[in-house]
Amino acid sequence: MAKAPRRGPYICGIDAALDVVSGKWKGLILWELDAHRVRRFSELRRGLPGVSEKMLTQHLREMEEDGLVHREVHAEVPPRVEYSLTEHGRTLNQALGPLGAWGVERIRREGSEVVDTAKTSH
Amino acid sequence: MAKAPRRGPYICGIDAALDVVSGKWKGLILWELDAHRVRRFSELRRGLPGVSEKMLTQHLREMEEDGLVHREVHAEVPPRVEYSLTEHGRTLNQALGPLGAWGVERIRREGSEVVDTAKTSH
DNA sequence: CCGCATCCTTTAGGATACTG
DNA sequence: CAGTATCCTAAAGGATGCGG
Repeated sequence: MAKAPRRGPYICGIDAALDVVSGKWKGLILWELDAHRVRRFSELRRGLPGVSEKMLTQHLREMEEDGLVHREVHAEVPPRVEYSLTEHGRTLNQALGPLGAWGVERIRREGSEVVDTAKTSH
Repeated sequence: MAKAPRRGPYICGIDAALDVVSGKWKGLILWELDAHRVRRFSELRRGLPGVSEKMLTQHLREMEEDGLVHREVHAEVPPRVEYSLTEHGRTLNQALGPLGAWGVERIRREGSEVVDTAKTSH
């Protein structure tokens, strides 16, 4: 399988941080894992309406490689795989707090549509 | 000219904020304009080593449309165009602070290469 | 000086089918 | 259940040339 396009040399911290979070569902994955502490693959899938299996797997693999997510495989039948945040994943999520608040303000300002109104805190 | 792929309905604040910042040079543009208050097109170009004219123009137009950047054209010969941050642009930059700090830590952790070592504060 | 237009390559993301 | 593998489209980004 082709490797992730690889994280290049960075111009600044924002650059390095954005590289790790950009990806259509990564912010949500971070949020889901932060809220529930531990989540299985299928639970994450249900929590991210519209995500494809391929993208979910791909994002999780990249986030694991970036040291944000811990992946634990339980050798059972049927298989059970649990995902959780590492310490770096948690601190990243904290660092995203102000940005999320700014985004909420932006949505409010221009009355953009929001898909999932159940998640009001971010 | 084709319009920007348009900012869709958002899932959360992070989503809405990332939509506005993702773009290879937008973080840097924000930083440059915040540091210098006002910058001409050619000055920005020099401040972003490697950017193409096309991308710089495109990013600036999108950021203008997103209400982050103010564009002021002076009717002179040769022409002079000055860019600066709007209030929203400044608050966004503030919200990016913690993320930038996290990114700096990440770079330090894994000893990634950094292109421009002159800009140490972000 | 500050662009816009055009063409091209690369990457992200989605659809679908199959497997241990 | 938790994935792979393959194919495909679309969006981002880059190179180059022209113009007020």
